Amino acid sequence: MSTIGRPRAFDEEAVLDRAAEVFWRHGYEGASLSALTGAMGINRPSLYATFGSKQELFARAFGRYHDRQVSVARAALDRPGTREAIEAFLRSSADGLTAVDDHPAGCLSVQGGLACSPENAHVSEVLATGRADTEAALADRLTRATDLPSGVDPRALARFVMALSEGHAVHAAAGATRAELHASIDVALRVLIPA
Amino acid sequence: MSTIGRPRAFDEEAVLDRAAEVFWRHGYEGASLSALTGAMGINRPSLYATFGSKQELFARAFGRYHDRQVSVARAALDRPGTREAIEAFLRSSADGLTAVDDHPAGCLSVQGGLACSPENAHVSEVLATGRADTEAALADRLTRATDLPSGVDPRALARFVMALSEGHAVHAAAGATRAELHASIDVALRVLIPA
DNA sequence: CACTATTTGTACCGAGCGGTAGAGTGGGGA
DNA sequence: TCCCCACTCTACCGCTCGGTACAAATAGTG
Repeated sequence: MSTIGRPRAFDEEAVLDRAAEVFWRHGYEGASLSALTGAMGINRPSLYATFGSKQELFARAFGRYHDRQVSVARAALDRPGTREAIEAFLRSSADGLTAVDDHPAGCLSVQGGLACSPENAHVSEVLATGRADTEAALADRLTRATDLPSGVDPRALARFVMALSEGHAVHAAAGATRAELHASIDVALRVLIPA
Repeated sequence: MSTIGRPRAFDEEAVLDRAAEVFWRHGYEGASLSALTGAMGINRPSLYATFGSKQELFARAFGRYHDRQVSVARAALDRPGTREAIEAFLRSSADGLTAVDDHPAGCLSVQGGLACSPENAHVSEVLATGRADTEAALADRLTRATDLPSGVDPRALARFVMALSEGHAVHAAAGATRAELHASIDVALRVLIPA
């Protein structure tokens, strides 16, 4: 693993996070290469030599984003009580949706590109796979639960929780505040699976 | 209102619906003028003479889509019981999210362009305003309700219902079936505002 | 010190974008 | 009948897109 030749002047994972932020803010098709290279602090040939193409860059950047999101979800779902696990999942997700100084509002998995031109359809699929992945983790947790009210289909419950969270992502993209999202969660929890 | 000169060879509202379908399927930025004119069956100069610009075309097409959506929502919200009104709202929305032969899956208000390049930011705003409009109608209905459980904030409940519906739109865009969406609604209703 | 391997920077490519000019077309009005 | 005028159509505009060729720069290796 010796480093022969001129060394790279940037950190690969750091620039991926910068790229993710641009995709997050403008969507895949709205993120131009100029905007990307500008934010990443590198120029096009470096980008292409390292990542191959815009789509591959997106896949890598989204991969990092998604891994972080899944690990947050897993931490929430590790709670012993199912109701508490769902609440933690929803609240930690909502917190991640609020814009802070170092990332935009909303969720890259949703606003990255729900609908794309035909030649970028793969991007929508990557995002959908990521969301399905998170929902599967949730469904897995709920399927193993022993404290669900009888008659509740754990897969349907997972879909419900995931849909609510994705809806919050849509709201957050439009500027909803953290307090507003948590109030919506309050409503859901107040009556959902009463403890 | 005399018609002097060569008459138009297309119906303005009909081609707006065709345009809406393209925006719906590919998003604002993914919908090229070639795809639009192809689907609308007219050519560029006709499009520009009639609608002015791509953004104005989008605004007009979305306006029609949104009016229909609001009228469906209003019909649901006219039910006397609040729980029934919410259920009808969610179920009729879900039905509109399922792809049928004459329109794509999902919701134009969501997949039209949650995130856009800076020069198209107006599109995201138009969509967000449309969604906020629907939520306001819902909140209005709930604020007037006399049969809500005590302590439930009607605005938060409206946001919750709207978020769930938008989450279903995200699921539908990824191919969720009508049955899956309705199962999620079953979960929500089973425990929400018990009658 | 060359020599080699790799990255960087500039400057560019063809293609497709949104948008338009201008000639041709066809139906109402006098 | 013949003009008028809005509409249609082909062909094109400048621009930006995603992507790349090529030379200068910078490190390890002998």
